Amino acid sequence: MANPAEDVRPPTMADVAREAGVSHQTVSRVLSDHPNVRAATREQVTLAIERLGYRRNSAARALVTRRTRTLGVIAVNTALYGPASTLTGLEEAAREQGYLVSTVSLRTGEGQGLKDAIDHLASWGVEGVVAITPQRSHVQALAELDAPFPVVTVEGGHQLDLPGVSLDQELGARMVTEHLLAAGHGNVWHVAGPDDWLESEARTAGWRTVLEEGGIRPPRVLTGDWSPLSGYRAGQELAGLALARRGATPVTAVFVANDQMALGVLRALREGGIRTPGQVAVAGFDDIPEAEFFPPPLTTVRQDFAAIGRRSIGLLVDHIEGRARKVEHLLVEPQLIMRASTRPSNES
Amino acid sequence: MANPAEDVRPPTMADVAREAGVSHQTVSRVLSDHPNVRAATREQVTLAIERLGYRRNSAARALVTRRTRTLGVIAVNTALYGPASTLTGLEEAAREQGYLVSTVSLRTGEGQGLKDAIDHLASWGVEGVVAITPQRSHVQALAELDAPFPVVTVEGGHQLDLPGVSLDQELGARMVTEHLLAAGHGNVWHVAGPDDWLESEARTAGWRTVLEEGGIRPPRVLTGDWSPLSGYRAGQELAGLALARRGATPVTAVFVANDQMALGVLRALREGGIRTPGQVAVAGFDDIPEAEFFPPPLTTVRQDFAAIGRRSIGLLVDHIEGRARKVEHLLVEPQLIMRASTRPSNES
DNA sequence: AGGTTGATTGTTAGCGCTCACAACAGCGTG
DNA sequence: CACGCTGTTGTGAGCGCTAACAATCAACCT
Repeated sequence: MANPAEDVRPPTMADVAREAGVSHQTVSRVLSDHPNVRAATREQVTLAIERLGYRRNSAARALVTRRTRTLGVIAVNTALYGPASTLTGLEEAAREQGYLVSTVSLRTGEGQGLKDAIDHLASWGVEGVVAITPQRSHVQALAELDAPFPVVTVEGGHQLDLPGVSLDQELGARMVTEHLLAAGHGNVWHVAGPDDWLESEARTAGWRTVLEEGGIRPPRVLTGDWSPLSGYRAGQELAGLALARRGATPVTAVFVANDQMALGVLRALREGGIRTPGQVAVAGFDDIPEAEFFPPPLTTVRQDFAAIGRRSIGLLVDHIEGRARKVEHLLVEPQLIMRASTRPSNES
Repeated sequence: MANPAEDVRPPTMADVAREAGVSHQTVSRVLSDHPNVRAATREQVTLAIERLGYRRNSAARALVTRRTRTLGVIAVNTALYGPASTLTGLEEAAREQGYLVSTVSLRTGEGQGLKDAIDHLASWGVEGVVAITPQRSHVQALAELDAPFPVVTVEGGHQLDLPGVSLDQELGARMVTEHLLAAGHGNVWHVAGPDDWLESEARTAGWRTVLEEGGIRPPRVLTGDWSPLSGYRAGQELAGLALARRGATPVTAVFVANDQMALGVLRALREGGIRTPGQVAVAGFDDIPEAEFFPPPLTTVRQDFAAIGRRSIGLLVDHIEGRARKVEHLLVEPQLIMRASTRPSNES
């Protein structure tokens, strides 16, 4: 009842030790699952811990072990389906390995923000960072940063000296393009993502390669910014070309670099009175949950975001715990999801 | 060149003190912006810090101050647009206030996972938690948990003794329903979200209230699970009802509880040969980025997720830093976004 | 029996920092 | 000129924990 000081401090290891009639070191041993503790003693301590509601102080522990068991994640565009899914995968994998994850979302993508984010995380003593850095400029900034802890990139490309995990974007693009050619199209147009993005580049490269391998001259590339609106604009242009029926390359198939833009393209085509897939086949990339219900259901490339998250945490933890071999680059396989938007129909 | 021990420890405050020719305490004062430090001394110390690349050890600091300046966030369905956006808002707000945010994503929504998540965060010494708990069962579990730190709920309803921030879901539903009635529809059907979700309930309640206030008997509620597929199924049922033209309530307007399901409904109606908005008007909720490009562009309710994030962090920090008045509930205003899917047309 | 081993427990010394307080200078004031 | 005040700096203790070592005891071997 006497309550002189308002702040009742949480119990410490010493409190538990007193309660259990042992030394604080024995309590520590029980908590760390040290083998050499008598079963009866262990029992005593466990009971005392429960009675007092004791919980190990992680700050004190981190201070002496020099391990915070905290990882940082830096991501851009965290509200989008792709990054958000990767984040979830990362977090779960880290938790399984006994790490805490702290996230920093970057709004825009300039280097300064990234530097600040690393600083913010470093000042909290993270042991490593996963950076989701899909833009070339980020990766550049990251490489120049020289952080005092291991850094693993996601979708950061494989040119740099940083370990990283990526989806095999180029393979995904190849799969889509080959699928469209196999369906009988003489050529495939492409709506690409923004220039600075590595994913854009890889998808465009995959598309281009397939065409060139088939002896087909790739048509001019249209560019968007991943948003449905930008896809809509590109779609209007394509619709114009499809209707004009002149110019070198007829528009009968389009590979759009992500599903959101594909949605815009589909709308523009529809408004132009062009039937999909009847007159123009359309394919996307990402397999967002909505894609199956687009008009028409969208052929696209599925990314296993959870696997990407899991593998990057694996890589990072390997580095932190000294198991790291050299700088490694992991590729995750994409999966082609075929739906109505590229279904061959009986009309040309 | 001599490098006997491989682990070169990072510099400590004492190292900086020696380098600058002052005591460690003076270094601490400089770092904490204490006013009573001579400008020249401050300069010396700052220089020494820079020379050594010194960084304050947060574990040691946390140990003595009993403040970790870390917040936890618990969220379900983090890959969806809504939660992901809220998360981003939370994180930015927390960082501005000088806190680190650690996220835990829950896959399924049962109480045990939530308890584990709280435990996980507690063992890292978070000072407070924001729980995005849109399901009734979560909120229940949360209330029974009695965590050793303040907890703020997001979309957790206002029945409980926990402070919380929510969008005014009911108001949003009212706005949509009133909009549809004003457009001349005699009644409005409703495709609701899953039962356990507070957002579903509030949206359904808002819809029902408006109808009843207008003396209209609400038709039977269809239920989905937020997914486009479930919306598609509901849409098929609605299409059947719309075509049959018998039964008490004709189907001319539908308020769907989220945009993803609305996408499914639109597809089903289209497949049933029903024109939107010509024969049936459809409205959604959330304003996902894709909504503007649905066929047709979807009337919906926009949520200011960033504001929700910001305000919940504000509430939480107020509690942590003792500024908290009582248990408070904040409501964020929704915004009706009118698009083609509910545009009155010249046909019935 | 004497010594050695292994299991179990306790003791001590920090980890790097902040807080409380002491020390000291320089200044104005009665 | 003694006193107190303010501004500036230093000293010592201790936050709660783990790691290294010491101590104790029973069991075991030759």
